[in-house]
Amino acid sequence: MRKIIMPEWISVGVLSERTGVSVSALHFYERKGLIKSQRNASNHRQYPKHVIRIVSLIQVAQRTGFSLDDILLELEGLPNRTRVTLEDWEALGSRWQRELDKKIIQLTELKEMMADCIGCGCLSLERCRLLNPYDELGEKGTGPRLMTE
Amino acid sequence: MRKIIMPEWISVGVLSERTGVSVSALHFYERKGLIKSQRNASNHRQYPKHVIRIVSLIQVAQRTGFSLDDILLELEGLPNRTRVTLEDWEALGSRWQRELDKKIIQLTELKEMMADCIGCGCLSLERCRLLNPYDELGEKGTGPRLMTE
DNA sequence: CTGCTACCTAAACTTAAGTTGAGGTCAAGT
DNA sequence: ACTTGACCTCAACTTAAGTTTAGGTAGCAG
Repeated sequence: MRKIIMPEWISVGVLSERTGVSVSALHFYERKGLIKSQRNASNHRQYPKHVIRIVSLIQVAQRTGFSLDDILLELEGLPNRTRVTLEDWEALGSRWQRELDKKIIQLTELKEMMADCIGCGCLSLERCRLLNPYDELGEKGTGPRLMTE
Repeated sequence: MRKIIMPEWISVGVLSERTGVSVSALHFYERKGLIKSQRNASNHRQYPKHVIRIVSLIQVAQRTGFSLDDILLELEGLPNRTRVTLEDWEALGSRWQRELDKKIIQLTELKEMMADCIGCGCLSLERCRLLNPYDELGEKGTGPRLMTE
């Protein structure tokens, strides 16, 4: 099988168009070390085309809730930064899915707790398990009271 | 039925203990207009006890994903700011649950898209519906290619 | 009187993820 | 020759939700 020589270079403007990420954000990613470029004779950034992929991974990871610092660590963990393989993608994908699962579970629990609390009718917001997780039940014994003014 | 005279005043330290919210954050909430206090002879803040409830509502709303500005609007929308009634609580609760539902749906969709994309095996990150939502398929016709170097 | 604790104010600092602005280069089009 | 458009750098600004710091007061305990 013949090797396909990849690096076809694109400008920052094209990278921006292709990914929907602003030029200033791309500069920012580069300062952070998330992506890398070469310069042409006019000192313009030239990105190998696969950087589109990396920027896209960054977008998805952000939507999943990772910070750019987290993402930098993930990317640094890739065996070969310059080539994102199917295996890399699968590994990242399942890690991110686990994160998503966690978030979904958290939100679902929060919603259930909210339903309980709304449903209980006691208006005991001070004792509801949804609220005051830190409140050591400061005033044991007085209990919730109905507020009539 | 006799009226129970509520306003039993608590200090900012007690409010902090009872809610788990730092004193500096409570000052900050007050500057934002989320909570209000009176001062005693020593210029110390005195909060009516029901402010515990309001701070607790703020916590839940934040966990639900609302910003303090959003929350301020919600609280300003309450018919009587100084008394959070069962009706208020139910109304806020169901509004917040709808927000939670939206978030849960979004995350679930993201997860499904991720599964599709991982599963498809084509490594066509540039065309995957998960990625490049803005990419107008810049280079129609060339299609995904396997990267062998 | 001294010290301690809880409180007060105002202003500056923090982090994240960029955006905005000023001033400058370079190549192409008219 | 001039202008336009895409790019460059560096520094300052933005927002959110607070935290930190510095300096000051008030009341109580010993």
